[in-house]
Amino acid sequence: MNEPVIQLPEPLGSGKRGGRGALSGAATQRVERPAPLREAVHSALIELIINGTLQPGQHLVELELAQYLGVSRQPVREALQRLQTEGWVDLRPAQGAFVHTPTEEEADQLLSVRSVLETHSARLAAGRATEEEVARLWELQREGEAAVETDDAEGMTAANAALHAYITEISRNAVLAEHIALVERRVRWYYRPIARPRGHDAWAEHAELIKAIAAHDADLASTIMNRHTERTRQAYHDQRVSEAE
Amino acid sequence: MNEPVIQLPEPLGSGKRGGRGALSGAATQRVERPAPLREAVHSALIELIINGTLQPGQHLVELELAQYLGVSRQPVREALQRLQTEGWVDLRPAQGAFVHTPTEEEADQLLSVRSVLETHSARLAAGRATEEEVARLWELQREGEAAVETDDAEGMTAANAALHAYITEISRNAVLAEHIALVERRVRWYYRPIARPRGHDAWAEHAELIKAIAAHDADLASTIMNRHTERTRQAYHDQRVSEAE
DNA sequence: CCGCTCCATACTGCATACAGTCTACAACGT
DNA sequence: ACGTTGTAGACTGTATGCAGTATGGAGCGG
Repeated sequence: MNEPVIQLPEPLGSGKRGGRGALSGAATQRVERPAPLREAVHSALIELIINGTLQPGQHLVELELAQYLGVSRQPVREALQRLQTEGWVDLRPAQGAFVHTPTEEEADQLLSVRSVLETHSARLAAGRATEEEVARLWELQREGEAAVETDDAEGMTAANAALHAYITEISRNAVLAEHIALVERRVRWYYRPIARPRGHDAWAEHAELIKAIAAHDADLASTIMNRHTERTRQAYHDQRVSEAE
Repeated sequence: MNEPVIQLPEPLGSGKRGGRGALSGAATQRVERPAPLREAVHSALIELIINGTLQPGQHLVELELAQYLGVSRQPVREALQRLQTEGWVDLRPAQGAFVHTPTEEEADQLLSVRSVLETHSARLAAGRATEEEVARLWELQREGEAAVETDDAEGMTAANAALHAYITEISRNAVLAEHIALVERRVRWYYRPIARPRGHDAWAEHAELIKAIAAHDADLASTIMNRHTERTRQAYHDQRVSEAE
């Protein structure tokens, strides 16, 4: 037992910390500080969880992770703290960290919350979008449609994420953006096993949405986004039901 | 310098960890594990931030906090990690933790997000409330009105929080509840300096809201909650403007 | 008088060490 | 055979140690 299930391309923490060269340039203002190891560990663990290397329910032994990532237990522990508050792992006192096991109920709740947040985001975006931003939205829309044409699932997912993220950016509400980002990543994880991007109809809805935003029609944009996200939610629901049979 | 600004009634971590009594009762199922120190540190720090002992922008020196709380730096660091992701402090690489300084913009964004989340919560609650729960809502309503009668600001705030929290509970969406809780605490902190509970009219709105929930009218409950929270937001806004003069 | 360089101090970030608890398994008794 | 108890190993939680960087001020030069 205790065979390391984790596979990692290269050990972390080999990046020669500190001493970033003797170039004491005149850059006294923007001092680019090196990100702490715990950040890298945090990202690496999320990646390992999302791509399924670390399975839900799995016990994460600190020493094991530490050796694998090439660091000590300390940065790992700090990363785990953060992962817990972000909902990726559960920390049980005196037992350690376990990859969070999402229930169907919780997954659906996440979609519900995401729907509400994104709907609000669309409303704000409609009120605040500049012409340049609308132009950029159409650009992303074209990218998405191109992906649909070529039946490029990867591309569809990417373009979809980019579009939604940009709408969030346009809404200029950092707090809202944080909450959306948090929910978004967990959604991607939970539904990864059954994720199949909606194709043509989804992008038709996107086009409607962009029109509403361009017209600064907040109510309409809000309505469309709500319908859009609820449809996605329904699609996931149907899919899960059908696969359960 | 380095005079400790923090005052704490009793040192933490004096609770004789481990060995929770020799009562090895038949409770083999629900093993009540002792919460790690970092939990206590986390709570203590939030309390210190909310009550103003730790001021926005203040540099939190780990060793200082540790000595005050009667623990080592380790649990403090782990608590700080969590506090950062929850938005209470900012961690600057190689510089440490600083109490987050909320901008007016951010504060208003928080109210905006809270409004959206609570509105959704009211909608769900209207669809799911049982008769017992409605009865409990009226009970809380009476408590609030009593506080208004006696002009008990403390009581008003408490009753208000209890009412909103219970509506969240009724909505039976744990993910939503988490996000609301997170936003809620930060709102209380940001607006603490100018917090003055709205009196009679707020509780009139609450009564309307409860009626809508009792009637299972989701749209109406949603509308009322939205108006309610937006009014609170407007009240804060006006107050801040008038105090800026 | 102002700016620069250099240095001492303080603090962070990471690593390691240690104490206590949990788990699993084996030996034992019934 | 089955349940109980004792015990060893593993892992967490906390403390301490150490290297490297940021900060503030003294001393020096302009």
